[in-house]
Amino acid sequence: MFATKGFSQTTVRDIADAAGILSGSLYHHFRSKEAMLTELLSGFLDGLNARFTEIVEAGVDPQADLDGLITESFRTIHNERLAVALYQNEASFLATVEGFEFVAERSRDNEALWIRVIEAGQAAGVFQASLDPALTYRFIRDGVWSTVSWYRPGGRHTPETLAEQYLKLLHAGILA
Amino acid sequence: MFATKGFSQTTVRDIADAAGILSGSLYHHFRSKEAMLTELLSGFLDGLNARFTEIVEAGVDPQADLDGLITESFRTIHNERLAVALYQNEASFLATVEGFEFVAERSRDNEALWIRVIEAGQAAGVFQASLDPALTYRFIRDGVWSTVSWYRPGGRHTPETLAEQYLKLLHAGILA
Amino acid sequence: MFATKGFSQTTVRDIADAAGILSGSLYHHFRSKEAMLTELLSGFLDGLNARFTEIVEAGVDPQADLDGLITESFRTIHNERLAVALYQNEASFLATVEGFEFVAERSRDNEALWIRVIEAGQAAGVFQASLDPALTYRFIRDGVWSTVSWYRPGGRHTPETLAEQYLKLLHAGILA
Amino acid sequence: MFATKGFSQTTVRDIADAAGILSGSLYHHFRSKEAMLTELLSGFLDGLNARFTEIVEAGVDPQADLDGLITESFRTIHNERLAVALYQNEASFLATVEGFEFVAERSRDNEALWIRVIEAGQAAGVFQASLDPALTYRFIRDGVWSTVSWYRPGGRHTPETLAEQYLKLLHAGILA
DNA sequence: AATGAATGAGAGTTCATTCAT
DNA sequence: GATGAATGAACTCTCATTCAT
Repeated sequence: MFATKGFSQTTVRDIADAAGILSGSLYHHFRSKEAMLTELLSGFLDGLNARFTEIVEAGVDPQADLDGLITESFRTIHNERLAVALYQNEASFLATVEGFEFVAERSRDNEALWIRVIEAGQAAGVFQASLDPALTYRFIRDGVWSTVSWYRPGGRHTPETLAEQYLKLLHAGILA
Repeated sequence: MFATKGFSQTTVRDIADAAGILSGSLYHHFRSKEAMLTELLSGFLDGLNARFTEIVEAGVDPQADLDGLITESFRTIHNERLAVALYQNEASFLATVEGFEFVAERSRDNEALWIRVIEAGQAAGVFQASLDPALTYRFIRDGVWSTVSWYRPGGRHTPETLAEQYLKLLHAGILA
Repeated sequence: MFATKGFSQTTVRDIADAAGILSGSLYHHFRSKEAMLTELLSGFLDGLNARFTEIVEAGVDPQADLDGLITESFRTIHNERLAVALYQNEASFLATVEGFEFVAERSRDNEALWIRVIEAGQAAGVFQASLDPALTYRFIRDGVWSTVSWYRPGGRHTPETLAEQYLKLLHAGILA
Repeated sequence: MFATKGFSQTTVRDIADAAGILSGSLYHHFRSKEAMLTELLSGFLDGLNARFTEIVEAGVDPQADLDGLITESFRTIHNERLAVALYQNEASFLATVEGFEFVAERSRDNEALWIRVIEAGQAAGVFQASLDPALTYRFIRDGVWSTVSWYRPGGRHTPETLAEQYLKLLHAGILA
């Protein structure tokens, strides 16, 4: 519900109704509405960071690593669509909220990891040296992760077709 | 304020305080909080669509058109940053809200316009034929417009450097 | 906890936490929160009335009786400080609560007992006849029992020094 | 209502009902329930301190000053009975509450003022030198101010008869 | 004797909106 | 064009209490 309607548009009563209990009863399980958000986000971010780290640590060459990160991103959009949407929608709002520092921290970790891969590729001569690594990371990140706003499982695309199309565009560019 | 804090996180009192009047007095100028949003968004979308249409109508060849649309997008992010951020943040929420159908309509118009340009490029043999036009449009759109979430005027980048870097990546791809 | 934080400011959970069990488990030992209060207060009031009665029944002359009642009051403040504080804080609130009629009854018993001593002293010519007995009782009672709000065992005073100072003031007055 | 039922036992809805408006409307006049308490208490304490200070500054001799302070206290109990009761009931609870430091401060000011008068009387030889001034102050204060818990205007006593009886007891003591 | 999940009522507070002045 | 008082609904959260286990 947080992903669909937004955190602050979702009421505790909405959640309790969906759970089939009274709103007060939720407080037996969570200390606050924010605590529910924390549990959702930290679980998601922990898993994502672990998978990203594993890809890079087991990596062979920068291009395979970057392709792996991108493919894993599309898979995550498929497997944890609502968590991704939640993160996309609320991350900027949470940046300033006390108790949610871990969100910005995890984002910074991710950014550093991706940029290292891009720089390694440039150093190895496999990625164009004239591209700004930080900028390139952001263009890729946004192009990939924004997919969550329109992707629907069971629709025209699968994580694999998305990754294939995106990588084709990214690798060789749009020009014939 | 809608762009910065979000529409529903911004109270009518916040706006009135910033305007130096009392909240009730705002209703002399706007029929509702939503009417303020409508005015902001429709002005922004009208201007944007007009500029996009002009680019394509005055267009020479598909590549120049696409580059023009992208460059104009970065300029708009610079010139109307808050309106763009507002649109990015609230568009999906507004899709279902009565009275805001015009937002989705304008978005569809834009999408059709961009996709026509891409398809024209493929037909002319200048864009890769194996790319899905709709998918390519979304990857580009998201990569470009998400810039608004981190771009700050006066920072390391200008609309021109952003466009130059993005077009370099888009034209030739990341591979050396 | 009732004495320190007040009855209605103390939650059943507070009490259960302090007891190292869960709040629901308290209801195995007490039928309600009020039942805990009853147990505390009735035990305290029973003991106090018994000691007061004993003093007066074993009494020799009115002055010794009054001094004895006052000294016993200071001792009770020392020995059962929290119970006294609880009684002082909650008595007026409880006056109207169903099931707590015993509190007002015990207070009335006490009042009658003290006033009898004062009137006996006036009849015997040992206490000033021009003093209103009921009023004098209340002035004494409040001066003595309010001590509980600031008295701390182990501090500058003992029940004995308090009684000595108070009796000096009461016996001869403030004027030199 | 705060005086009668206690601050935390009084609900915002109780107050609004008594005022003939809805509970939310109260927040147009007060920022919070605590703000109502602040307004009541600070007004009361400011006035009381001003009157006490005036009595001592205009004073001739210590006995007249002390009598004046006591008489003024009984008058205040008569004139501002509910404010006095509120202060008596809530002062100790408020001692620890953020934003209510002014209550403890005013109390300390009062205490210092009364004790100075008592010490001046002892120095002048008009008050018994063997009495502990701080202790004597507290016995008097509690005897006098606790009156509020049972005094009812229009009843058997007036502020003047109360003061007369109390001063008779205080001046010469209970012994004949 | 204790757990832990749930209840249901009610708490303080927020806020878009209305409207007589 | 603005005020300021009020509305009414909804919000998050608290808490004494119940009860099957």
